[in-house]
Amino acid sequence: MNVFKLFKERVRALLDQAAAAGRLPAGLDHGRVEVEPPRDPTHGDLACNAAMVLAKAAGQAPRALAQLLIEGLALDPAVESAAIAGPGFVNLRLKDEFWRQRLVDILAAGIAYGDSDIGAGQRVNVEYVSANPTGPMHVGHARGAVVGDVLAAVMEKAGFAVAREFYINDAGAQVDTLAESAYLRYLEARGETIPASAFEGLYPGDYLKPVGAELAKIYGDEWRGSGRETRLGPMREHAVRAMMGLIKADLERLGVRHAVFASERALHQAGRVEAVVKRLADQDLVYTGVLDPPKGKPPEDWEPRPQLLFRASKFGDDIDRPLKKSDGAWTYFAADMAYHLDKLERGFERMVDIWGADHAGYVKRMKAAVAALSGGRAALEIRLCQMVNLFDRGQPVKMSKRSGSFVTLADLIEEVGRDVVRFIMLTRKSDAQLDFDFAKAVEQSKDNPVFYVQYAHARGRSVLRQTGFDRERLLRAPLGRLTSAEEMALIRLLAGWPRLVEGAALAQEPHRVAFYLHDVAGQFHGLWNRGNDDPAQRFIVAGDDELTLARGALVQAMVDVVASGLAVMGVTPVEELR
RNA sequence: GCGCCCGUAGCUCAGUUGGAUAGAGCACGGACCUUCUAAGUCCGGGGUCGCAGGUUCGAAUCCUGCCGGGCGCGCCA
Repeated sequence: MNVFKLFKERVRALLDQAAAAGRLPAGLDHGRVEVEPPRDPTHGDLACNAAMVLAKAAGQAPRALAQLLIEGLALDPAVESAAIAGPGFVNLRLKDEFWRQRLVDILAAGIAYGDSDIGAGQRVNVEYVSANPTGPMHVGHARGAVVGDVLAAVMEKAGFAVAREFYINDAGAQVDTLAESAYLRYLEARGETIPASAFEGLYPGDYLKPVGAELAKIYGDEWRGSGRETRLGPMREHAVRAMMGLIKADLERLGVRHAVFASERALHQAGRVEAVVKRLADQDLVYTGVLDPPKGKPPEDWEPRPQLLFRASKFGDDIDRPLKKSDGAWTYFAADMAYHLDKLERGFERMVDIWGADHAGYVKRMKAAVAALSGGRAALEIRLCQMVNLFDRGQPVKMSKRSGSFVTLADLIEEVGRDVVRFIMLTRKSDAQLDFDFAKAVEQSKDNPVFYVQYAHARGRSVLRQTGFDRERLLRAPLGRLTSAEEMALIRLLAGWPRLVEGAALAQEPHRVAFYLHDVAGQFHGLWNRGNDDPAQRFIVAGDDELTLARGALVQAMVDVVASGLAVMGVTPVEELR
């Protein structure tokens, strides 16, 4: 149960009653009415802005309207007190008993606590990772993978029907370069000596050596001395399949699973790119024209050239965008339009793409394309992930793609573990740069958020193991024994989990889950520390089984909420710390 | 030159889609402590939310213009 939503409904019901009784004009728009936790907890548990938002339309002073509301709210059995404050806030304090009952909700639901139906089963397509199949995944890919995966999970928890997709960029010049690189490794496997200089402009990484060996095993000398055009197809096919194998293994290591892997090449082969361009042409959204040169940049090799363009500027983009390259091949953009049309045709009217920040320049044109292709019905959201900067004990880790010395995702997971990688990737909002320090990420200290949250879970589990309470018994705990301000604060925080899930899903901000769990852990550790000073405040109180049982219920609820949040993040909750 | 993102305490960052007196951790200053699971704990100082206008009951949040940083800018994906 989302407590805040519950009271928003109650406020709306009161407004409707008042309207029916003639005390308010009929048909007031309740759209901006909100019930939120007040920033300052001394103001109460809930704050409602209805009186201020509706004052003008209702033709009444905010405080008069607020008075009307608190008269009704005061009759609510869950309400301890209702008061007008400031410019017309309605502040509610709920009875402790009401809050304690939320522990029963949590214990009954367990890890499913926080599940919501706010998504109403709406189908959402989340496309993420979508790395070029030219090598193993590196650290930069990991952030998009985790952000996409956890966004998908939190939206599922909020009641959306989520499809997780990976778009394979297996067409274009880069996979041709891959094919030629694999060919050299093939020659090498047949005994030829290939100088390092031969890899100029190609992919020099060792990871293609097994592909060369495999090709040699299958084909023997068949392709030696062949022309580029004849060998390109088979080389490419093998190399791409092998690279997708590497990428899928990396995703598996990271615990990321996509339901659909969509191939760009398959779209080309099925004529889907021509089809999408024709569809736009039929709407008079395609023409042949000449773009202005980019301003401010010395246009050395720039020459005016007529090309096939999409009228992106009609849909909010700055300029129209090319669909064909000078060699007559379709641009990446044209194929990506075909892909997004494919998603639309599969019934997705809500789509999210997770991209690296270096693709920011493509956001407007892709949104323009979706607007054009869907007639404005479908929504495409694009979340950009900023760079990850690697550090080791505060020193930057140098990465160079050219020398092949970049840190792979597999290396990173080997070093710190999957759970740490996933958690740390969510310790910043995705559009801010993230510093990832190897050493700090595995440190057992308060400064390490992964440890801090896991430690709260482990401490909670330790208490529960010692007491041996099972869930049935905890559900019948005498919760009235929970009375301290700190215990009540933890309960309120835990009861905020459903609201957090909904907010993170709607705002598409998975990092909020990590920050929330950090707050819960902090509140719990604070409670624990009080027990260090005062044995009467420990969770296990010798000689008072009822109190121990009640506190056990609180601990179990904390454990459930943390486990629920970690499940969304794809991080394993630990029973104990080594 | 244009577009996008960012600018919040000395540092690293949150800020619940516009709420009340802007928060946390680190660092700093002071006091305490030796453990039900092992990160020590508690208290304190610290701010023109880049700058200037605007919108309204109310702005860190929305709009406009500047300043500063990052990324991108036809024939890469």
